[in-house]
Amino acid sequence: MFHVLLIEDDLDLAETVIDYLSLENIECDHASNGVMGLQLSQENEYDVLLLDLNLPRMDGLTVCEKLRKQGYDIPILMLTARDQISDKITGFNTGTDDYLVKPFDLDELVVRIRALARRRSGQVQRLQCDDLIMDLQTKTVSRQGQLLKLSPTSWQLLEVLMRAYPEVVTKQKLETAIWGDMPPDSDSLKVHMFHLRKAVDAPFDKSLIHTIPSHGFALRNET
Amino acid sequence: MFHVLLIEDDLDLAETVIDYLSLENIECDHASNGVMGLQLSQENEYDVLLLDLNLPRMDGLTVCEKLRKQGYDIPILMLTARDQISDKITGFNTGTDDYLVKPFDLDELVVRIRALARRRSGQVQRLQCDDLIMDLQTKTVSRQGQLLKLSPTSWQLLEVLMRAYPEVVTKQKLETAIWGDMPPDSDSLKVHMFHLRKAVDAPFDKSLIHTIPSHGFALRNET
DNA sequence: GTAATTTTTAACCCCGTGTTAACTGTCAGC
DNA sequence: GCTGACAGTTAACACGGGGTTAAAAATTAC
Repeated sequence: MFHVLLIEDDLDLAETVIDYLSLENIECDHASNGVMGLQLSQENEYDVLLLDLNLPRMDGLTVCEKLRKQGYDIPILMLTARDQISDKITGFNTGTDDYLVKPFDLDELVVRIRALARRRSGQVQRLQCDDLIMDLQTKTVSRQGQLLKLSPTSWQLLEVLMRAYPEVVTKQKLETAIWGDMPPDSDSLKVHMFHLRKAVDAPFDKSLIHTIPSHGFALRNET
Repeated sequence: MFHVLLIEDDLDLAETVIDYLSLENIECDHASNGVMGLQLSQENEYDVLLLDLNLPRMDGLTVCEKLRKQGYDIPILMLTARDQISDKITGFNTGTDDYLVKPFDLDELVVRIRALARRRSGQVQRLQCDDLIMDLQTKTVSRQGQLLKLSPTSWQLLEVLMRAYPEVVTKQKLETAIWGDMPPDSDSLKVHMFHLRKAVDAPFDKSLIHTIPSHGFALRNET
């Protein structure tokens, strides 16, 4: 019924949790480090994220922060050790929705998962770059408060660009983002970029979409 | 900044909480019994309700239940004594959103209040979008006070849309909501959407149901 | 069992969108 | 200045998603 992701490096604990949750009819994927966890949570649609604080390769708070910055609003349940109470507060500011102190009661875990799964995270799912705002929940894009009309592909392109902001996105990445592993014969990407620019940049003074020759494209607010 | 209501008969505890919350810039009204608490919470717009379980005149669970039945979806934080763990589960089923075991840490209380205030409760009995109102108790939908006649499937569709409001719902989600994992051969979803529109939008000036191309459908009151 | 309602299927149309390809412009290097 | 690579621009066309309609099938009500 529910589908959650547990990011936890203590394998014993992880197995216990997974077994118990399966009894409660909750499917539970597992990642044992922060980087893997981040990747999995981006690729799949989970109802809730169970996130350990101390993790190899990338700690829990960073995972949380990255996800929020990229516009994901999965409810996140933090698992903290008892001596990290001060971290709790930080967690809530970073975008965590709830927490449990280890060692926790498994029944309690289930109750909290159910409660979180019922509602969206309180974190607004919005990507922003200067005066350009993309609301992923209502699927609306606006610049200077004014709604923009985007075709589906233009939307996809912009979403990738905004998630990556302020980094450069290669043309390859954009192509695979739209067409997967079957890109069209001719490079229609540039046509789409043109349409996107006409919608996003043309009506305004400043251009946000910049081409980085022989690398790709990037959103920038300066220059 | 925040405005909460504490319903608690232990006056010492109440005062401690109120004082502490004021330091955290949280305004806290107080009622010392269930009946008063219910009345206050109906009259004012609180961000969160802090609700003791054992109360004179009307116990906490009943207060919670009554509120939900009347369509109030204030987030409710239950305060339970340690020996009432079993009540926790009941609480979540009755419409509670979170709980704390007495004696609780005041910092923890603040954190949870902030977390709850960010989101609506998942327990609404009445869904509303502009002048469109769905009463889950009496199973009736009305717009501009006038009853609408919906077929079972149309009802299901509308319910999903209203629960998600103002977010976009993908066609996939709508399909699984109706047919589970066995969607019909042809896409009869659009026919149902057509019927739903005829019932909900056609008789009125403004359209509430909008299609977001290649994403899905959404309820909107603007434009 | 029949009538009424609801759901499914199928066929149709239309407009928005994506694709393609040809053209223009710009810059680098010879 | 010529040429070739690359990015931007434009228009023609085909496709398909979504809206609409009607009729068959299934379900429910009487």
